[in-house]
Amino acid sequence: MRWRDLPAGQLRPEHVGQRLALAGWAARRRDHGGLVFIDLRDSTGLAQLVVNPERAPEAAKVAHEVRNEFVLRAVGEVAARAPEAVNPSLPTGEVELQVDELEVVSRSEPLPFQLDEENVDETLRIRYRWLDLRRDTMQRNIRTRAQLVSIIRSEMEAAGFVDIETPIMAKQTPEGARDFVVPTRLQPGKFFALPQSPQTYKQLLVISGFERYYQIARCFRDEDLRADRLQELTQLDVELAFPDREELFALIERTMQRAWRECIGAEVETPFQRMTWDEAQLRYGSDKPDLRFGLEIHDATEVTRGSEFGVFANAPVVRFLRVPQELSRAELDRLEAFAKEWGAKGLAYLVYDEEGEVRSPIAKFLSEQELGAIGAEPATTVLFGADEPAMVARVLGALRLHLGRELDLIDRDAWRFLWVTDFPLLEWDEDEQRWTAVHHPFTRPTNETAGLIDTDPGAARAVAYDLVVNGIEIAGGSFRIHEPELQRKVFDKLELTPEQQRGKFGFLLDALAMGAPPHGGIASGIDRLSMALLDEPYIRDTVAFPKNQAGVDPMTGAPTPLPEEILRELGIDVLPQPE
RNA sequence: GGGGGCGUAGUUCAGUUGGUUAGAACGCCGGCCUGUCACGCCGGAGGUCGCGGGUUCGAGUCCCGUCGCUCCCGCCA
Repeated sequence: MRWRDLPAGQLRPEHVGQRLALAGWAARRRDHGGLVFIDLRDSTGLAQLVVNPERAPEAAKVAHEVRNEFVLRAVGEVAARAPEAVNPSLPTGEVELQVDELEVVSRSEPLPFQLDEENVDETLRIRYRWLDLRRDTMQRNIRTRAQLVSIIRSEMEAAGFVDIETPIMAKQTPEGARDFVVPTRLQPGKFFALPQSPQTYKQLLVISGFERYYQIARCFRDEDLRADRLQELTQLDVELAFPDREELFALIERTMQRAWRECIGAEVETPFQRMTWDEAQLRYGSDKPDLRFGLEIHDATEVTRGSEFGVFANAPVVRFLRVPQELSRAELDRLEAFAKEWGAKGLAYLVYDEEGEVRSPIAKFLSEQELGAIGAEPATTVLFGADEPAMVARVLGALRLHLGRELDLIDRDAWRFLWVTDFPLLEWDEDEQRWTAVHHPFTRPTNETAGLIDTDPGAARAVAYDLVVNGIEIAGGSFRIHEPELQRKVFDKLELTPEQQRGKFGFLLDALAMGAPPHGGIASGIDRLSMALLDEPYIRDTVAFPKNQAGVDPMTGAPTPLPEEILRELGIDVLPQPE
């Protein structure tokens, strides 16, 4: 007899009258009136076994020992249920297996948590991940993720992209996130770094003549985790020679459209909406706006220029949100505290009641002209940000998202894709007192603004773009610099000395100097893309074996200390750890 | 590095202004039940209330410290 004649969940009415074997996990056992009913589960569904002692006394004896999560194999005849016994709302359907032989293939201890329990402590779930993964939602997540990757591969290959692997043991990244490092016995005292992305390798591959490269690559960043952030992530990595932005966007749009259709049955329209980074900052206070609700930011800088309210008169910009509700004093206090957490000095407001009467500590300072320009309607609240543009965008952007959720303004059924384009090339780092790359140091400035790198670095724009869906960044990329001189100029601006440039990126500068075609690409985090696709709030639930928020694996206990002799062989001395 | 929340049975949770022997549901163990499917009924086992200290006649409850988990800020080119 074969191990499995039919998966448990595949039992169908057309099997009635057949004698066959089912295999799966016992999901539930119920004893009733001398009969034993067992729900047998596999990844495709549930089947019901009925064991009758009169028909199969040996099987009945076995059945009485069965508990949840035993692995069973049952042989018997498939019978239709009596019509009056069929309840269409029940999971086990219209047919059942009348068991003749029952075999316990594998026994189960009582489980540390129940599979149908919601909100189980995540440490427990990860520690016993093999159980957690049996749950329907996790099966769905992991299987949908696999389907997503399969669609991505098929679209990439249809478009002529070649899958090429790049090293996991690589060179330390000079900028960006902290690296995970790997020591090596053959070179004591020296370390590889795990790649934060295959960025330089993919550029080299295109320069090598693989004009269309892609990879589903593992990337590593030794930074703090979040609900939507992993240290070890998987990304679709794409690069091509002589890139055409329209073609690249269309490729990604096609792939997303297919993924949404085939994975979750959602139709999304292409081409996706586009918006420049500047516009996104101005209207939504974010570089990844959630367009499922309005609540846009408006500007009042000009009209408040000569305001009697000093905060407005002196602020570099004044912008505001029009909240479609008359907020209470207590709510406003909470919002002010929220705004301060995000860096605001305060939160000026105007509250208009049902009659349109204004209630506000600052209203008396504002002229008719100012109030008119703000243009509030009855039963609304206007919240102001007055500060440097970046701070105003940050605070009002955060408030917008916060209020969108609190006031339930978000259209939960919508999928709002958006390309954000024309990112700044450089930004000023206050802590380090120098310019840093917004995307990465190889990003190409736009032809129109390349000249500004010297004169007004903050105004230079990059040929860089992000794809956002419902406020989640799911892809990002850029065109790269293919001229050694321009690359050196950007490195100079980032205050890398010529020696550092040679030491860190000599190979790239050399490659650029030996006939590099124009090139560019995009990368998309598969984990976060899965999260968006599945509407799953926790990125760890899109990964089979994740680590917890402290970067620890509760299942294996990793990371662990190394024995002294191994450290010695590697030439590593570990500092005493604080208790 | 900083802030918020949580920590009570195997699991999910309740536990009042500090007051007898800390409860429920599910799970687990035993028994009953002739068609059950969140089965039902009867019985049972199961607790260092995260840990340490303090206040008090008395602490799951109040205070201090600490550990763990989680969410957020910083950080994440």
